[in-house]
Amino acid sequence: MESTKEQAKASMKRADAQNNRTRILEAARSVFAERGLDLEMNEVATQAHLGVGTLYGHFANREDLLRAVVQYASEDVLAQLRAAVTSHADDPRIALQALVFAGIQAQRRYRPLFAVLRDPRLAKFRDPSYGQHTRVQFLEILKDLLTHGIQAGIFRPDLDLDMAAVIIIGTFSSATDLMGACSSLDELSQRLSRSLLTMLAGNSES
Amino acid sequence: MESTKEQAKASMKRADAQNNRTRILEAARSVFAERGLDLEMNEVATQAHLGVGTLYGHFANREDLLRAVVQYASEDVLAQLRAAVTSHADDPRIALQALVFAGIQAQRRYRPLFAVLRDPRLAKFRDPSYGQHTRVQFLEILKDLLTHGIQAGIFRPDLDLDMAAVIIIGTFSSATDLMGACSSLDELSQRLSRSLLTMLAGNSES
Amino acid sequence: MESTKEQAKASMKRADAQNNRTRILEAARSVFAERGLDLEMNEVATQAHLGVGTLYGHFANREDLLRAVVQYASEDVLAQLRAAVTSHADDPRIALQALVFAGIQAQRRYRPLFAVLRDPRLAKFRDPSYGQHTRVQFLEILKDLLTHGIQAGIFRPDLDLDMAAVIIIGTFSSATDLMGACSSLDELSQRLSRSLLTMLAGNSES
Amino acid sequence: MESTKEQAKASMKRADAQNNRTRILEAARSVFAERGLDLEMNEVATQAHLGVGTLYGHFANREDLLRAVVQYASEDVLAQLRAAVTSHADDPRIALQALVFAGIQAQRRYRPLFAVLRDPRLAKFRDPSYGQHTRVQFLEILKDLLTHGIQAGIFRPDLDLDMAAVIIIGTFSSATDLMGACSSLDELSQRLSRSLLTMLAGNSES
DNA sequence: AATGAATGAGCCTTCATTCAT
DNA sequence: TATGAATGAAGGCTCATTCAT
Repeated sequence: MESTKEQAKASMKRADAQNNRTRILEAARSVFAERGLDLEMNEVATQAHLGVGTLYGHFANREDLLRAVVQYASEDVLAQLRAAVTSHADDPRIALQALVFAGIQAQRRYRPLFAVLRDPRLAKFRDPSYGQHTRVQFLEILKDLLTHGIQAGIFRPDLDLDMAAVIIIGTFSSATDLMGACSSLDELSQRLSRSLLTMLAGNSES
Repeated sequence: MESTKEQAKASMKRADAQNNRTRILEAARSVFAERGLDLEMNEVATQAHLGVGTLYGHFANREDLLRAVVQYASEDVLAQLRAAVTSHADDPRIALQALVFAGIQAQRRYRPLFAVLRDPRLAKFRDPSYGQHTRVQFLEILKDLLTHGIQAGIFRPDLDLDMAAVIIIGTFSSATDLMGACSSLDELSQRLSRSLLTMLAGNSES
Repeated sequence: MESTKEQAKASMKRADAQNNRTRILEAARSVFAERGLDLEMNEVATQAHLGVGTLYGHFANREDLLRAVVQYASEDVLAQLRAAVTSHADDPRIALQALVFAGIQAQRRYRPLFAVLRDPRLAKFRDPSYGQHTRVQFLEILKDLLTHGIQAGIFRPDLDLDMAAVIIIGTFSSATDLMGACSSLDELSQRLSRSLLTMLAGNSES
Repeated sequence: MESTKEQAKASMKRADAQNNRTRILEAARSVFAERGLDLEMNEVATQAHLGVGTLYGHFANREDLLRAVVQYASEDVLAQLRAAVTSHADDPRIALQALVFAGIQAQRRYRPLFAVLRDPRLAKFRDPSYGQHTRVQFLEILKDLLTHGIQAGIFRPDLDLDMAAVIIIGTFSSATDLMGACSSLDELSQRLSRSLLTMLAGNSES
């Protein structure tokens, strides 16, 4: 009996702790979204409705938390991009549209995150292998889509897969940065995916 | 005579001051390149071989200096891109190659600057109109090139100019970020411009 | 139980915080006494045996702390003057003596404070209404004493209460400034109150 | 001829220098009047329409300038008080009125100066003997007036001269501080001198 | 594990002073 | 002697981190 109670308590604590960890990450993401690398521990603590000290129970220091947030967000973005592609696996054209939409959406949601992925100060926050790993995963998603499209005879077969992937991904940021103010998310991703499709299809009379 | 002397004195002083201003901006750019928005006034002063106080004689405060560096760099990049295009004005294909090369080069030189152009903390550093203005100028360079290429029958005529420009510009960052580690500047810009040309030309057998 | 414990904890913390606040004010008063408006936060922190940061937990900034010290001291002086008067409420002559003594003593204890009450830099440190309020309170103490003395037939009835009060109060500073070096506190306040009594009594043969 | 020219030039320079010294002191007094001990060298230089460097040709450092301003102002005040008394030497009553008026006027003109005469930070600015000397001179003016008044049978003969002088002088500050907001200079000095006369005269029916 | 007041290193900024012209 | 740009020591304030509860 006693042990059961304690077990329950312990598991509750663990659950609480897990819960708190998530709360911290969510709060951190939210703060990060508007302050970027200027994220302050106190602000995160406040948004998480926790004491500052608690943060240090879950993350050794500010750098660790930032690392975690970056990873947290990267994985979320990767998941969303994958979901966009796989939910229309049958038609590469629609899959591309969905991907572009998801990409621009992610860009808006996590703008400072992407801004920061290149920030020199972040170098110290990420072990390079992780950064590399994430980049590869981004490329893989695109390259898979392109391969399918080529096999389906929809995309031109002479594409340099890596470069094409790079071109598409780069589009997410630049579209947001350069046109973000002019168009709605929908309109922008429409125009963009149409242009990309045209260019990837190759033949002008297609 | 008197006035001439004073004029000379004054102009020397002005020259000195101008010189110092430039030294500060150069130092600031250098520091900015490795610290981004974390740029420290003391570090800039040291690199410029000047006292901190001198910085404050030329820029009211840290924010002002950052603003100036961002503008300084933006203008430099714009100038380099324009130079790349205009120096091969006769052949849009070569002009595009030169542009891509210049773009990626600028990306490397100013990486943190571009990273930071999206940083939410930068909002307060730039009056939005200036940011908008810069963006438009970037687009104009690209759209001019594309227009010429279309008129020359080299690029497909059904391009959405804005989107094509966005796509090309986005490429500079993403190529650097995603492939920067793998290839040399030359190789990378070669592959990239070839892919872009293929996609912009449209017809696979062209 | 739980709540009791927490209550205790909370109240202890509150007590600690209150305690620190008082320590800071005491230290600040001490520093203020020798540096006046040049008070340095680090010096206050050191004297209070606290870190600088702690000061900023209790006072938003240097100005706030100065404001608080000025108020703290004003209230202390007012309290001492009131105590001097009320502890001899039956005999206005002795009350006046006590008041003069307390006034000169306060002047010595807080000399820079009074010096500084007129400092133009203080303008920004005090909301003017508070300054006015304090002044009125000083006058009230004196006017009460004078009124009683007149009713008791000890002071001449033709006094302009406001002016008499002004005269007496002005005495505290000028006595300290002009004679402070020559006489002891006791001697000085003796001579001064005797002179004041003579002049307030009016009739030379009293 | 040559030498005459040079002599003229030299004397012009000397005159200029003298002139500049005065300009600096005037500017310093003006700045001092609104900034008190926070007086900034640059501000004084600007008001004097001179370069900062020039200030250092006339005063070794900030302290020296402050000392000079304090002395400059003290002497001005002493001169005005003396003038007030001597211009009505025949009637001590009117002389007192004039003195009170001059005193309050000086108080307004130099408020921060008087505030600062007690400032602990000023201790280091004045060799104590000079301060003492100034104080004695203030007292002398008053004591002379009182002596004459007593001899003329206008003031009560049982006055403690020092204390009476202290009382009158103290009045200048306190009247300005406590009543300054309520009354005009004229009205205030009227009420005040009437009260002082009454009290100094001693006999209520006088 | 959670808390949040306390801590102090570190950064921005000011301003008296110097010195080359 | 006049100038004012350059200098850097000094001080206000922030914020990551600790630790007693």
